[in-house]
Amino acid sequence: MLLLRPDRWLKFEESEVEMELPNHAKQLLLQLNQQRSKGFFCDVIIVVENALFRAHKNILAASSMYFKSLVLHDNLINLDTDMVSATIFRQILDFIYTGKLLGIDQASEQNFNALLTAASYLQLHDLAAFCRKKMKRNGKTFHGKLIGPSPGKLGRGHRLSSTPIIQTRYAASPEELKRQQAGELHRVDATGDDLYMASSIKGNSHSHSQNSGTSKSSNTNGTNNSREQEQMLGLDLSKKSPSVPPHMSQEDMQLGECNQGSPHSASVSATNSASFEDNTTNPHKLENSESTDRNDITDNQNLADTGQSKNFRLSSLNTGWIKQEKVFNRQESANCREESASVMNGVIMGPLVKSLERDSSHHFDHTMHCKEEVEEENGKECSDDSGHSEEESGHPSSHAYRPGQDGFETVVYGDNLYVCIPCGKGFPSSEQLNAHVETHTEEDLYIKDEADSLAPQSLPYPNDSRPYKCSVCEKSYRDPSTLRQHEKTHWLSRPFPCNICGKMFTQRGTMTRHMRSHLGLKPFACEECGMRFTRQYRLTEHMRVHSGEKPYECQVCGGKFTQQRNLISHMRMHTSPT
DNA sequence: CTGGGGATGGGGCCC
DNA sequence: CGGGCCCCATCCCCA
Repeated sequence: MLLLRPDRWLKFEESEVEMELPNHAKQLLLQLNQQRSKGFFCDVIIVVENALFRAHKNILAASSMYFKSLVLHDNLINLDTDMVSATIFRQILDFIYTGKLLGIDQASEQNFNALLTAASYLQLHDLAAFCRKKMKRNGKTFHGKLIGPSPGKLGRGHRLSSTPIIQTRYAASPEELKRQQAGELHRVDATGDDLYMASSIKGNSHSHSQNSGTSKSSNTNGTNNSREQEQMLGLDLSKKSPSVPPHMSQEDMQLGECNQGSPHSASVSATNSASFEDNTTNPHKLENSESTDRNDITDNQNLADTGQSKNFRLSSLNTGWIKQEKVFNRQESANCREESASVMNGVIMGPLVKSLERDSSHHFDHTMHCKEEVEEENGKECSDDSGHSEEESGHPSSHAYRPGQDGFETVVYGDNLYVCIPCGKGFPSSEQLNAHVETHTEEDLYIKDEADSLAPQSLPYPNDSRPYKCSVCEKSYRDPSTLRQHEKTHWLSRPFPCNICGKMFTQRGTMTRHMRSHLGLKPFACEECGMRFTRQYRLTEHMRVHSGEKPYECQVCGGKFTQQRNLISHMRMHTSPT
């Protein structure tokens, strides 16, 4: 619905009479709030505790300088849960969009305390003032934290890049953790529940979820919806754009960071004040133009929606695992312990594959494609929930583990399907295995630390530039921590799971990077074309497209390339007979 | 249709 | 923990 129809504009111009639509601001806000509730045009996700809220950057930026600085580059914002809870933030977001405080317990001192804390933190000065006033009127005192965003929280991001750092504080409940460890996370929720976002809280449907359709990655399309998704993002996924954008100076950024107590900009003030004063209810509903919106949303889903899609589906985890198995099958160079890791992974993840196959194959062609390939390669189908992973990895016995030539012994699982790779112990449940693995890891790390502390004296080759040699393979390293990092790739399975898709990683950094791709976080922007990348290095590579620089030259034919990897791929053409 | 090159995405790994 | 680089894979374009 158009709030201002063209014919009305015409009338205004013809008559040259100044007119003001009395309900214009209210209607606009109503429309925006309705769009928010449906997820339309939402371009930012705010993570608070275990809840995700979708919103519009413009609205947030107009509401507070703090939000303005946060949404500048990032599509995913994590708020400090010390300062604001999910419940409070829901009220605050409603307030921002409606100018009304809904569902607030007027008599609750705690509620106002929390609201005031959050409002101060988020630099919603009008709301903070209102809370203070209300508390004063009730004769209450403030017991919360009356500070803005702590410099420590913002400092790093600002210092390095002028982009606010994103705080992530995911604390899964013990039950959730238990379930996560037990692998229940990976079950596909066929009910289609959406993420716990503001809109879904309000009972609106997101069933019209749109995938970007442009991404090659199934990860970014795939989204799950199980409740367990609420506890994803256990890390700070934020990244920094390489430079301050032209429209935002360092001073601007500093302002966003430092003006906690200072008067904010006119626009912010106006928005807050206007909406706050205009708090009369408007019972009538706006006409719903869903069909239009649905069309629009396809074109208007922006970066946030490509990766931070409405429904995070877990199914891509299957892709990851299957892919890993596939890689394993293909790569002869994979060493024995990597193989064992695959076996273990397969055991744990096994039931999931079936579940996914049953529940969500239509969502993920790529997933199933990979699975089919694996099954084809293995020449047999999974027969049960426990044994197929061994089959996938080529082991003949469903419960036997036969790693290979590097000293590992055969382990018979028996009823203990969940096997610790480092020590070979079997456990009847994933919880027990996980509990064991954690202890095991710590123990081993402790031993390693001790060994490291002794290492310099006991090194056989003290003058070697890479004195720290891997006990499993021939690799050596300059420092013990790198060796330890490397050795983990041998004896540990992948301890860092992606909480979105379940894929496991050897290094936390890799997992964090991976999660960025899920969420569409591309902090590195090309100033020439605006294209964004998940990694700085990619941007550097990309910039050569604009500069025309081709630093990589083929020594055979003299061909020049912008990227080293393309030179390498080119060299294969020279070396391979095909 | 095919092969080569350009460009990009993702994971592993070392520093 | 981030940066950087390597590798593999893929898509797209073009000759």
